[in-house]
Amino acid sequence: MMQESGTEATSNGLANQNGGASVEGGAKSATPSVEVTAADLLHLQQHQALQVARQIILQQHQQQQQQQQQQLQQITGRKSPKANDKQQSLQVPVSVAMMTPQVITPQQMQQILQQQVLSPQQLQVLLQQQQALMLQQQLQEFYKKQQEQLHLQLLQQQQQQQQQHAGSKQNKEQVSAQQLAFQQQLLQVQQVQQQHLLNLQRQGLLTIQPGQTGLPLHSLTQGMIPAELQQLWKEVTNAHVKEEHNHNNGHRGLDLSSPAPPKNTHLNHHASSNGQYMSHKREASTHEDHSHHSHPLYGHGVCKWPGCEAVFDDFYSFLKHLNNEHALDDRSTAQCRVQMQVVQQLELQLAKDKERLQAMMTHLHVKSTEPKNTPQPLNLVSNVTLSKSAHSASPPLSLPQTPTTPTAPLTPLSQTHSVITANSLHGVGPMRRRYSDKYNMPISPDLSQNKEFYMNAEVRPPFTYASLIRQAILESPEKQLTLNEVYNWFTRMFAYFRRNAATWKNAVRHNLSLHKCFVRVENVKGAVWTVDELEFQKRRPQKISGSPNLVKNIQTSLGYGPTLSAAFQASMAENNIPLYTTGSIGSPTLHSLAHAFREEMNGAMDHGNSNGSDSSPGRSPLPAMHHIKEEPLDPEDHEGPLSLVTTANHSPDFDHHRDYDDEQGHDDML
DNA sequence: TAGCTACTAAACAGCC
DNA sequence: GGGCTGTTTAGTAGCT
Repeated sequence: MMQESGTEATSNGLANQNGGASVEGGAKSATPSVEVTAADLLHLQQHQALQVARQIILQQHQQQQQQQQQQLQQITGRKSPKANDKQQSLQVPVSVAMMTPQVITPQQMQQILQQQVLSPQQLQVLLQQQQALMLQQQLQEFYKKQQEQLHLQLLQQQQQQQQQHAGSKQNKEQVSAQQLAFQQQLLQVQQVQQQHLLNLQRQGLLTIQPGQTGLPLHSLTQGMIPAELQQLWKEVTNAHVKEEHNHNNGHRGLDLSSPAPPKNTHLNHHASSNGQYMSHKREASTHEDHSHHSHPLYGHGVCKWPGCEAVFDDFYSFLKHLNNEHALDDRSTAQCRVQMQVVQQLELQLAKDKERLQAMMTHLHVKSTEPKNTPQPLNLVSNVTLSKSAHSASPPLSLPQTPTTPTAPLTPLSQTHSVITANSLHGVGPMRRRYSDKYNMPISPDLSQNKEFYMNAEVRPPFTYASLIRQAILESPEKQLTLNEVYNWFTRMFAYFRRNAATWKNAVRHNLSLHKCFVRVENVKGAVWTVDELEFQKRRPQKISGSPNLVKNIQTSLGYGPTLSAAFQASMAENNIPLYTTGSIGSPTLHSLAHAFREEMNGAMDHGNSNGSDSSPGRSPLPAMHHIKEEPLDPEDHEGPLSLVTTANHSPDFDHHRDYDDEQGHDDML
């Protein structure tokens, strides 16, 4: 290695010496002013092109607006100032934020291309932006047209209604039927719009701040008259009521026609903002809810209404706020609809990602067991190591070689603990950080859940040698193993360790010797190795740097973008549930991590207790009579079995325990 | 960038 | 002497 680095250094040195230094150095010293000027020119050209494009687009946009207004005026034939205002509000873009960058016409794009003022990367970005903007504009125009048509029809209906004021009952029914049809159309338009917006948002093409969640919809619903809104809401609630009737006959739907519900029905009222909650919780006593101060929209003194986050000292203030600020109006309705769409989209996304994960797992496993001349284990040592050791490595022992069907190794997917995931298959090459150590996770759940997988797939387990050795020893009935038994456990449990024996065996020996947590004990069997749990816990001072980071890391490793992550975090936080059930996605979630921490704590304490209680010589590592390692004993290191427990609870060195508390606290906060 | 940790490789010694 | 076991050192790399 020294030689390699040495040659690299030499070659670099030669490269530097290859005459280029003087020439290039001279050129560099001469070029800066020229480059700056060229860059300035480039920048100017880009700026000018964009300015031109923006001006043209602004003009076009203004013309379009004027034309639309004229058309509307012609159609309606009348135009009161109020209607004008309303029309303006209708023409508010779906999202103002969406409109700030303007769409560039093909001609302008061609001009930009001809001028070659943009790099290919810039052009690509520009094209993507333009594509998104065009899509948004098309959507916007479509929605506008739909709204205009609907409103025109409504206006005509109103006129007809006025004319047939004393009309027959049959006419009324027709009109109401037509209104219903229009409102259904409105609903459809809304849903399509929300879906597109959500899609755009998820694709990163559109950013909607949490506080703006309802804005695009709000601009749409501004065009709706209160009667429409009420009717709209009735449709939604009726759907729920119908469902309720299936389960609970005689349950009346909410009468939302009364604009100001009495105060003592505020629960029903806020429940009306959440149909599901209304359905399931309405039977519950309102007093119970009050006494427990639990509400899905209230947590840690904060209103959980999307985009609200108002802080309250007490639950009653929150309820008051909920009734006042989140009453049944267009905004709340729109936000509720957005939330419904978000849930739907997330469910859709979850299903898709499940499918993707399944495909990934299938692909990886099939690949790992495909007959190859030079089988390469997954997620393992670097290619250098492989090629280096390939010739010396003994051929893989005959695996249990169950026929590798895509479904067989993937059974952990349906299980509930930490299972083989894309996360645990992360990366190719030497793994420096393994989450068993980093997050102090117990490896036993993972091993038990993924035993089949590790045994059959040449996938390196995401644990340190120390963790694996400890696991091997702890799995043994007497909590002690000879070196050879440790070897056997490795090869038995992991297909990966059926290769490159020299390498990993050396590593095992190295770890056994290096870590104080492994204690060599000589008994009748010869030398056996045991685990000193206290040392094992103490040897890892790494801390979890905080739950948000943890969440971020986990989610990032899952490949979710910030948008979805935020949505998931919000959803997770609000519902106090795991991000996913590990069975579905399989990543160690906060919940499973917290669970793991608890297990680890319990395990450590159990081991400590067992060590303390089981003082038979030759079984307990602590009172071992033949410690080969002569360590300078710190007074705090060996305080006896009792201190093992107390240390686990109170030692300042036991930082991860504190992190666990933090984690738990955060978990509670979720 | 420094410090820590994990991994890999290798040398060496003692024992069977 | 060869293989196994155990110890130690060194270099590299990832993470905080």
